[in-house]
Amino acid sequence: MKFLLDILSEKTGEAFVKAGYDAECGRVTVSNRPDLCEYQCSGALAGAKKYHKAPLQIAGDALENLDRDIFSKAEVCPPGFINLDLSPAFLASYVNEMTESDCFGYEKAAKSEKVVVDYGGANVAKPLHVGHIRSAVIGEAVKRMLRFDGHDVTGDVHLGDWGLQMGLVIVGLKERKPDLPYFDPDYQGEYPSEAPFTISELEQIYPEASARSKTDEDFKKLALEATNDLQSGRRGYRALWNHIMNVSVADLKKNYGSLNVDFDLWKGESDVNDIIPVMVEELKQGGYAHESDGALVVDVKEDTDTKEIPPCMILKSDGAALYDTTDLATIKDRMATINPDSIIYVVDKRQGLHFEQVFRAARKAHMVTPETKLTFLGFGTMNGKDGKPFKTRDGGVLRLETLIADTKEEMYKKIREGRPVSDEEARKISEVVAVAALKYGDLTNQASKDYIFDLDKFTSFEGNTGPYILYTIVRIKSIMTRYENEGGKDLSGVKIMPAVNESEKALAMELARFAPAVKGACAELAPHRICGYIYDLANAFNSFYHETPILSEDEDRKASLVKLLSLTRGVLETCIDILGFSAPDKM
RNA sequence: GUGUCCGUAGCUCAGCUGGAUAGAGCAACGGCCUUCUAAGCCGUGGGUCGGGGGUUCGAAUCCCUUCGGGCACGCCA
Repeated sequence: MKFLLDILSEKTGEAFVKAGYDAECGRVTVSNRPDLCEYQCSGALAGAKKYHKAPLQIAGDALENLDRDIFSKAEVCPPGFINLDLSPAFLASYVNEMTESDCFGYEKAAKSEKVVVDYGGANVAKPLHVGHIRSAVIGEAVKRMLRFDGHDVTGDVHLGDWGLQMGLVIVGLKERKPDLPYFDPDYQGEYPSEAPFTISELEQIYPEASARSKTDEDFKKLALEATNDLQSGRRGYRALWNHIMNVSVADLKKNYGSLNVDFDLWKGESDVNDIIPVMVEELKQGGYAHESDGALVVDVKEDTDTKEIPPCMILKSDGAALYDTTDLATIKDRMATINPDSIIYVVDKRQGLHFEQVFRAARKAHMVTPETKLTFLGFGTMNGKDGKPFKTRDGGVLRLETLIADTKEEMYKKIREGRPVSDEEARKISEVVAVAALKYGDLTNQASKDYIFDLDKFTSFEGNTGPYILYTIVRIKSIMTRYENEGGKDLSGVKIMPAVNESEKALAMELARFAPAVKGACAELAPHRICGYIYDLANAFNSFYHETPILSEDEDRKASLVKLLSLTRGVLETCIDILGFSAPDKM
């Protein structure tokens, strides 16, 4: 389906053309003066200079030529606006078409692209903390948005599973359980299939070992050695690494799962270990990489730069790889295995320069095609009420698991206070609502900006919050259930009738904004635009709801209104699904 | 120092491919439940859009400048 605004713009554009002006003058937007009109066209003002005529005159000329069949009002307003109201019948036909179309009339992208979304950024053997929430939540929304737009999207968690942290865990474990066969270089037998540790042990071992490595040089040396042994294939360490991966990934899946976040690929840095030597050789052979201060680097400066861009470092002076290397090798790997048209990195915005370097190096070395899009979608920090990065009361790093649990607890409390529900039901509802509260609270902010996390605000049922959106959906569900229980007629053949009052019309107008809102969000990779849209839609519904006793209307109108509700519900549920959360049946 | 992002109501944020009187929410105050979930709706008060210049018929929006803040700037990731 065409966007409603495009249909209107075409109509007015034709009028401008008939009057001898450019069709572009006919562009219609939603009115910013709802007291005056529903839609406006300010093209006559823009055209005044070009045509050396008074805007009022131009607008008048256009108006004389306007086909008014879809407008209930069209008038010129000084200094040269054309104010438009839509005919309720036309608007009704538009929303009816939405109900009959796939995806409510949303047209998928003309060309379906292969897209990789790199998000999550979890490290193996380390628990997820608040710093991981934005990547997970925004990345998941971006993935779903682009899928909805018709693209072939792969979400990759890109684990940090190959660095010094792994050596630290190995050495740490050896201290605790030195007799395990993994540490015996002469051991020839099969290793146990059970991991010799639990996730909680793992989560103790890593921070202990990490802290110790900072003060104990010998210990750090052992860890570096272990890392090296692991990477060069020592049998026992590889077996141990597999255990660490299995235990850790299972736990990560659980935690991401509780946020309704899931990945198609659980690849990581380790997966490119083997192609790094090849890549380094190619970079040298191709003349892209050269030595600088003992390190191997690729220059990525460009003449147009207004700032100094340091080179992309491929190998440290001790010969070891670093994060430029693995990210570059990952691009190579993705081109070989997936061959995407586009790779989107949902990463902390502080890594912007790093990715700029990597992207430039990849292009320079022809590791991607000139058409391959490499996009850095940097997000800001989640701060506490003091405006500083979110910390626990005693200044520590807050685990994501704890944050989620706290949010559920707060949600549970509010649900118990608000309604007489059983303990069990309140628990169940709070699970669902808490995820929405957390995710909507994050997504409603522009990704690139820092935002302040306020548990009380996010879990509130009032204002622009997840719970408010869910409450709106639940209200609609409740009416629809009642309609069915009262023997309301089947909706499949029912048409939405033209709106009879302002709030009903306003709701239909908001529904018509669905496609452009989602399309705009996709184009800008901006989930917050979908949040903004559903908040407007929820408001429009609640106003309408307030003044329309839906189930008390006569049979035909009742059916028509319930059909309108059904569309509203469908659009809201589709949008929250794109954002990555869902609504309960009751709350 | 260089680069980059940000500065909009008491607070948290929209709006930024230029359009009419700059919008929400929270907080404050005042209304509305014998009828579909009042976790709602309606209303009131609250702004030199950091400051200054410029472009334009028109600037929160574009350009320049200045102040304030965040962040990043070669061997951690």
